[in-house]
Order: sequence, then C-alpha cells, then structure tokens
Amino acid sequence: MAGRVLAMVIRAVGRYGCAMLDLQSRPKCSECPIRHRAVCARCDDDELLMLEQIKTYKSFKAGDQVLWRGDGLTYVASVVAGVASLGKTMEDGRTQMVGLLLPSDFIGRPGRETIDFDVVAVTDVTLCCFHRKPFEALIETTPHIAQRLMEMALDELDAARDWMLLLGRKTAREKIATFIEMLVRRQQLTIADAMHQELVLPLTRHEIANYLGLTLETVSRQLGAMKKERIVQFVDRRRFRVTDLEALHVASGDDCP
Amino acid sequence: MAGRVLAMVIRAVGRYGCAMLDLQSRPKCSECPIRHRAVCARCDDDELLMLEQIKTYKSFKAGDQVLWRGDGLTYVASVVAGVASLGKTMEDGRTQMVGLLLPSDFIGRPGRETIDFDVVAVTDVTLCCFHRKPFEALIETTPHIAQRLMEMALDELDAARDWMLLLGRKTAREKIATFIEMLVRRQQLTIADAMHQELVLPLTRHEIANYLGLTLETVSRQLGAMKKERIVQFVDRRRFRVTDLEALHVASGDDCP
DNA sequence: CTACTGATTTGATCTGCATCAACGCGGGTG
DNA sequence: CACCCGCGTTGATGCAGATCAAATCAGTAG
Repeated sequence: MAGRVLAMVIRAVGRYGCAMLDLQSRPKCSECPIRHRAVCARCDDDELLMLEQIKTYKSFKAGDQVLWRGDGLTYVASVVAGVASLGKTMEDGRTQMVGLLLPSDFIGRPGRETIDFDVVAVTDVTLCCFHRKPFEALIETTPHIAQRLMEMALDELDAARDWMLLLGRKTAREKIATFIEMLVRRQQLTIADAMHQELVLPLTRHEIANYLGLTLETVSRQLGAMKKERIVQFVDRRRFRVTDLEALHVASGDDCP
Repeated sequence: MAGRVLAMVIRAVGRYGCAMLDLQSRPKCSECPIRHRAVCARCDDDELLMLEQIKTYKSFKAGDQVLWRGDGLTYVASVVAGVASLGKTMEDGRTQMVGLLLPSDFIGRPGRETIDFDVVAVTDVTLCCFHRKPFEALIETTPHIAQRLMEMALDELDAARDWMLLLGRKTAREKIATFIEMLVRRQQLTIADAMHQELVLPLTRHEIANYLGLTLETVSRQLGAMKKERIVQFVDRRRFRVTDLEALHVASGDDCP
C-alpha cells in the first residue's frame, strides 16, 4: 500500500518536473544520421520531402518522462539520438521495462489513440516527431512507409519474444550475460573490436534490474561475480569492456551464435 | 544433461511422427470464417482473388509440429481453425511459449528466410498457407495487405509486452489469474455471459506452465487454490466456468479494466 | 573541506516457487 | 477385466533470488 502511494507521488512529481525542450529545428532528412534505418529508410526523395513537412524535433533531458501510459497519442516519433525506455508499472509499484529504444527505433503506433506504457528518456534524447494524424494519412498513400514500419514491428516482435524466453526461463546469471551480449551486438562491434573497445552501459543497476525482471541487488551481485571471473572488466561505473566473449556467450545460455 | 538428451529424442520422434495432411482444398475466400480478421481483412474482391490463386489449406493433428526452429520458411500462413503455439527451447530443454495462435493469427514473416521458434499444433489445426515468395511479391504491390500485416504485428507487439510484465514481475497466482482472464476475453464473452457460460481450456497444465514461465505443479496448486476460493469451477479437465469475475480480476494484479 | 544525496556493494535472512517423489484418476487396449 | 500410460494432484524439501539492512563510494552543493 505504501508502495502504491509512493509510485503515485513519483509520477506526480515527474509529470511537472519534465523539462521538454521544443527546438523547432528541422534539419534536412537527407543528412539525418538515422536516414537509412528509421521508418523513412525506404522513402525516396519525394516521400522524404513530405515527411520533412510534418516533422518536428524535440529534446528531453535524461530522466524526463516522454509519454505517460494512457496519454493521448498526438505524436509518433523516431529516436534520433540517445536512449529511451518503454515501461509498464503495476499499481503497487512493481515495474518492468518492455523495450529499450535506441536511435532509429520508433515510438507510438498509427491507428491507436493512446499509448499503453510509459516512455522515459534514459539519457538525453532527441526525437523526430510527427503529428499522428498527418502521419497516418501519409501511410495510406505511401507504401514505402507502411512496409518499413511493418518490417520494424516484426523485428521488434522477434526481440520481444527472445526477451520473453529470458524473463520466463533464464537464471539471473544468464539474464545478465544475455543483456551484456545484446549491448555488445547493439553497439555494433566486431568480435575483434569487442575485446578491446570500451562499451557504454547506458542504464543504472536499477534500470538493468527493471529490464531483466530482477532486483538491483541481484544485478550487482551477478555483475560482481562476472567481474571476479574476469569475463568483464569495469573502467568506471558506466564504461566496461568484455574480456572473455566466449565465456560470456556460454553464460548467456543461448545455443546459436 | 539428461534433460537435453530427452529434448533431442522428443524432437527426433516428433519430426517424423508429424502427420501433415495436405487437403489441397481451396474454399472461397469470400466465405472464410476469418475473412474480416486475418491478413486479408482489408482486401477488396480483386485482391482476394490474387490471394486465392496462391493459397493452400493444410491440416495438422493436435501435437503435430508445424514448423521447426531454423526451418526454411517456404510458407507463411493464417490460422483458420484450432490453436497453435509459438515456442522457444533452450539447449537443456527449458522451454517458453512466446505466443498462442488463435484463428486469424498469422504465422511467419515476409522478408525472412527462416523462422526462429517452433510452431506446434495444440489442438487440431487448419492453416491457410501461402508460398512466401509470391506472398512477398503481393505485399509489394498490395498496400492493403502490408497495412493489415502491420496492424496485426503491432497488436501482437502490444500483447507480447503485456506478457513481458507478466513473466518478469507477476506472482504465480497473478499469472494464473491473468491467463484465465485472457481466455475469458479471447472467447469473446460479455461479463454477464462469462458467469454462466462454460469456457474451454485448450492447454494442458504443462502447456499452461510453459506459457506462464512456471512449473506444472505450481499451475496445478494455484488452480486448486482458486477452485477452493470459488473463483473458478471445473466441469471436467478441459471445461470450466468463472464464478467470481471480480475476484479473478483483483487476483490478476492489473489496474485498468 | 564537509555534508549530503543517490548509486552501488556487501551481508544476513526469508520465502515463493522449483524440484523430487508418490499417488489417484480416466480412458484406451489386449 | 486388468493393465497401462498420460495427465493431474498432493506432499516434503531445497534453493535462487527477494527482501531487509548497513556500509562504501562518487559526485556536488555549500
């Protein structure tokens, strides 16, 4: 009961503490860093122009709430830079992160009035926003966008299903190992590089726990164990490197590469 | 280790024990029971004709393996009748069901060569299959299909995310209650009806456990507890009715209706 | 430099669910 | 009918990870 009240207080504070910066800047799509990975990936120059007409950039500070569960969905958006999280919260305060949004990932869905989870900026975040209505209109007339959106939705679905296996069946150790492996893969490094390159851990222990369905204490302990086993090595709280990629993979419990 | 060997034996037996019936019957799309909910929902008569050209019906017996993880994806398909499951298996035999496919649900994804989980017929199942290549071609030229597929993928994504909260954070009791509530909702009954109507439990205890990330013993115990509390009532092993919908909802841990 | 705050680590204890084990029940089969 | 065999229930026990608690550390405001 105390937990529930606490959750509500946190929500209320957060809602008004949210410092949204509307830059109103509108950089050229053709020079956009996520041009070839986001919803617009398949668009030709003409289609890109149409998108450019209705887009707006918005920035959020780390920790800002971008969208509240149940909010009206006036905008849909692409993440241009930074990391955001999709999360669900239960009445008593238990929370589960259900997605990690990296640059080029899409927020919101056409054809739905409200969003069913919280979106929070994990780091400073820049979004490329589109008013939902005109965006929906564009989908009807622009197969390239619908096709790309479908492709992205199906990719996310695959990822969600992998995560379901993790949440339902993996041990704490396997969860941590899988998570780190995912970070390595996402930060797009070759195996050779990964051994030497410093990687960024964009989440706090608490957020990791939230993502993996664990407590922060368990995350800390497992990470400590893997440090002791010389599988990973921490430079500081946010930077680390993988020293034994093979052992990491074995610990993840996944069979295929 | 014993578990792993066992899983491999089961696989091998299942693969050849699979009795696939290719009916080669091709009922009219216009009279199809899932005409307005499946991938073809938005298609007009002309588009439906194109689909009709490339479709084939296939039937599977309860327990048959429809697709193996890693199989080449020659077909994509809609479930016409029956229930199938999507599942993931780890090397040591632990498994997690990652989706339950009911009539109108879609199997496979355009643009991918292989499927990354096992598809199993839970009950006798009839599928409406399309060769993947011509289906992909059709998507390119038929926005209605791409749009509908996107809509369905996004719906499944929402469902997958709800399930992630369940798997990561809910207690055994909450999982069971949520599962039953979902069955009630899926079998499309009004609240008034649900109190009196018999519902079908399409899964065994083992399969339920598999879906909820539990063991079958825990499922049995929790179900027993809810029976004792007069929340549900069993007619026989496969048929039950909900006697206290309110208590069921409270037990599910969900806040919204 | 000191105090404070939030993140993290570490330790001690508790508990929900897994695991191991035995038994009951119903329906098919020789 | 007796015999299985797959499915489900029930009981006893163990353990991974949660919970509770306290100490350490890093950053930062004063």
